[in-house]
Amino acid sequence: MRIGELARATGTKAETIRYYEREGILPSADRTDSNYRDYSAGHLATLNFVRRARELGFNMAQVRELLKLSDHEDNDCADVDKLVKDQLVEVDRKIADLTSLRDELGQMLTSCQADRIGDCRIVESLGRTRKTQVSAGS
Amino acid sequence: MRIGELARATGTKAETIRYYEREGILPSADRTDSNYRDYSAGHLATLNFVRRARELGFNMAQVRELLKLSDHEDNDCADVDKLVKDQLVEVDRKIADLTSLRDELGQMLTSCQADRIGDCRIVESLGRTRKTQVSAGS
DNA sequence: TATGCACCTTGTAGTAACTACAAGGTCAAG
DNA sequence: CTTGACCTTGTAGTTACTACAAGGTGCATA
Repeated sequence: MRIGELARATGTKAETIRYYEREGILPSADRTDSNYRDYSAGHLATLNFVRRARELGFNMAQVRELLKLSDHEDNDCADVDKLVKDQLVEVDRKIADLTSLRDELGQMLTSCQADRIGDCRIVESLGRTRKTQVSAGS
Repeated sequence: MRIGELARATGTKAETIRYYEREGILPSADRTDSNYRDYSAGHLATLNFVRRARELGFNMAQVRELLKLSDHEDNDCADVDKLVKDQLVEVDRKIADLTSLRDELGQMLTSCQADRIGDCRIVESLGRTRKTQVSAGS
């Protein structure tokens, strides 16, 4: 299959597929007589794997790891397990961060009922002490 | 105050401060005779405002907006309110995404008790159908 | 006075993971 | 034989910084 078809089949832009090839994430495809890339079912599977891992928040280095690990059936499953666990910890940390962030934003909203910026608690809580503010010169 | 002092006072790298100036986020500072930047209390306040907004997840365009709005005391507070609300919606969306992501990762972990990658449910659930896999060429 | 060191200047390039675009080649249909 | 979809390579842009190089400044100390 050509790159466009693979792109449609996986919901990936052709440019991204070429990028993956350049980066060594995806093995390079065969070429047709007219130099078009010619992909196999194996490429399709690998690309789906990559996209899924990326959706799950794994970065490119981690995806490389996962690919390498999954390439040899005799590898120790614990290595994959660890990557997933690390990822889980990371995701939990992000959720915690965002949750406290949401709380702060919520606080801001409920605390301000002013009309004018001059009285706005939101601007105030962002820490701008306007008394000492200098006007932005060009 | 010189850039290093401002940097220490705000927990911002000097390079980042210069970057903010280049980007027009921070008004350009006066210069000493020896061409060093010389910051005022107003700069300190603005930089704190910017850093705080960034911590709260506002991107640079939004920070620009907030700065512009907060610059005129007579502006309508509702504009700031809307930015904060939008941000809140965005944060909630991210939390939801990450939560379902965490669930999936958790599922993976509990579902796989294998030793070998060949039997690994994690690799499987990442969608790689190894039967059709092609080996990665050079 | 010399020298060492922290600090400052500008300019350029690197980061992550793509995305966009330009200039041109290929192929099937009408 | 032309139109249009598709493909090729190569380069540059995105976000919000961060790092580094090469050189100037300011102050304390030997």
